[in-house]
Amino acid sequence: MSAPKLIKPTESELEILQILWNKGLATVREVHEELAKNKDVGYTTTLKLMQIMNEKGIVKRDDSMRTHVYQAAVNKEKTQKHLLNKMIDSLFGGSPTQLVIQALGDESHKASPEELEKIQALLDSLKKH
Amino acid sequence: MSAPKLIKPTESELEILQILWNKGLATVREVHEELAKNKDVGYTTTLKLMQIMNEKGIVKRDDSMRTHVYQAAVNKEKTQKHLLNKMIDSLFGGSPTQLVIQALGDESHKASPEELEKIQALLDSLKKH
DNA sequence: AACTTCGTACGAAAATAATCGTATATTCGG
DNA sequence: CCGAATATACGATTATTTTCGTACGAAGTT
Repeated sequence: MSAPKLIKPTESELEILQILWNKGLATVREVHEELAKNKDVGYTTTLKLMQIMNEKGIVKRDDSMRTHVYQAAVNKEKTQKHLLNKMIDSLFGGSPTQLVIQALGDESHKASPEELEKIQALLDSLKKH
Repeated sequence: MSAPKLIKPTESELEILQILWNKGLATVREVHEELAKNKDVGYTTTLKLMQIMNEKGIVKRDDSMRTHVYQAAVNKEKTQKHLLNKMIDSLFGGSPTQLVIQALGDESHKASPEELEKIQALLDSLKKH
């Protein structure tokens, strides 16, 4: 079993996953230092979390060296989609439309014209069916 | 203190909030029976959760009757937007576009033609600026 | 070699969330 | 009036998540 069927990373695990998605490969120390920029947490806490994630299959590690090297074992897009679906169900009554409207209408995260075009293209292709 | 500054409902609290947003006013029993449709949970569990939510200011209640009547104390759209923003920042690198694309492309939550039109309309108005 | 630094392992405490049993009061049907 | 049903309160248990202390070995420094 490499990638778990049901991906349900906790809040902290998600923070670590993001760093790993970003870096590709990383040691505990690298991840920890990235985390420590935003919050006050001990090194062994990060270590433990990553060990747990490894047990769960959320990350993989190469422990052939003394300093282990980690990488995400779950696909970024799949995880995003999974969590998005949960949110659609739990917060938007199962309707992605409401979510999309809220997301597009948000003032603090304005979409650029290029991005709007991307969405338009997707919308067009959806309309064809 | 009516509505809390930082809204961070737990998973279960969110389920209850959804029901309250839907019904407007509801008793514990009504909420519980709605919840029980989807999961196996005891009545006093629901009661306790709602009491806690009341303490936190997430819901308000009228306890002038023997059977208390609850309602959401946090605004639905504000809460949606708040949690959505968190997700955009934490999972989509601050870009709502990726989120929208994922949401629209999702097979398990297909948008109807009417919904697509709604989104199109919003998109048109965004493009004008 | 002695000492400090850096690494993992691991157990266990602390914090948070969810669950429910029991007590007790009120209401309702008969 | 009496028993069953229904209501809240609340403590306690369980589950989950997060945190970190301690042990201990390996590697680097002087």
